[in-house]
Amino acid sequence: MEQSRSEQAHRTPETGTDSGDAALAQDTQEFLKALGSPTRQRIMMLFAQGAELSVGEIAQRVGISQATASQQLTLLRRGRVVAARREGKSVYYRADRDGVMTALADLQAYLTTCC
Amino acid sequence: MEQSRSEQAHRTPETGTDSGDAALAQDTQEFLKALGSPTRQRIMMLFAQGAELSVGEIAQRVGISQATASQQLTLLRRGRVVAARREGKSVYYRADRDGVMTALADLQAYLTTCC
DNA sequence: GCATCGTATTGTCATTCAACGAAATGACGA
DNA sequence: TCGTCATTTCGTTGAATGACAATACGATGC
Repeated sequence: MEQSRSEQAHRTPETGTDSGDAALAQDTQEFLKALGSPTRQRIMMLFAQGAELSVGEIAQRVGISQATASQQLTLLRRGRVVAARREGKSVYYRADRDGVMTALADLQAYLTTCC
Repeated sequence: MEQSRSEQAHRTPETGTDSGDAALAQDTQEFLKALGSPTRQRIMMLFAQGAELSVGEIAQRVGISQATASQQLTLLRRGRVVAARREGKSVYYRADRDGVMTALADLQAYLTTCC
């Protein structure tokens, strides 16, 4: 499930090699995209108070196919909004508090810059 | 330019008539969508330190057509990320500090709920 | 009124995205 | 090893999005 992929590109600071334009970090862009979809927002609401759910459970509760759920969860993972843990055959997803808080801080920094 | 439209639907609380699912407010969804686009992010960067620009200037600096700029600015306005002011024939856009800060607070509240 | 300039809207096209079913991968137990 | 179950990946389809040119709107000046 290439967890390493999201780990590898861990942190790109706002102030890159760019010509001082201070573009939004790639990670934060993914974060915005991740949350910018009604379906994914509905998924997120399942994770209230630290709940952990398998892909199948998520698919069922949200009312989408397992395949679609898996895809959307991949996007949420890319946005560092959820984290995954494998236990036996199942993969359990949960909210990634740290990732969310980091992304939120990045976003705030960006908005403070441009506003 | 239907400024009234964005004024009308002003504030939808997280806790709507929904069955306790606490969905993300419509306004905050628009906010996320507004910022979730590279082009619109590039536009936003033009408004650093309170700069005010006309549609034509924005189009030129970002390198898009005037029509596209107008469209994207409409989306940014919907997300309450920018505000517009008419002066003569020109419409000057600027960052909407208050709108941004409100949206950010809403987002944070949502994320605190679901995470 | 009429022409002009800047902006907004409309129509169209290409690209992207969300969703599905079907097939491939991975993990576990017999 | 083989079969089964959960997840992921693949291929496709319809809807949404981003871009443009062309046109319409609105304000100003003659």
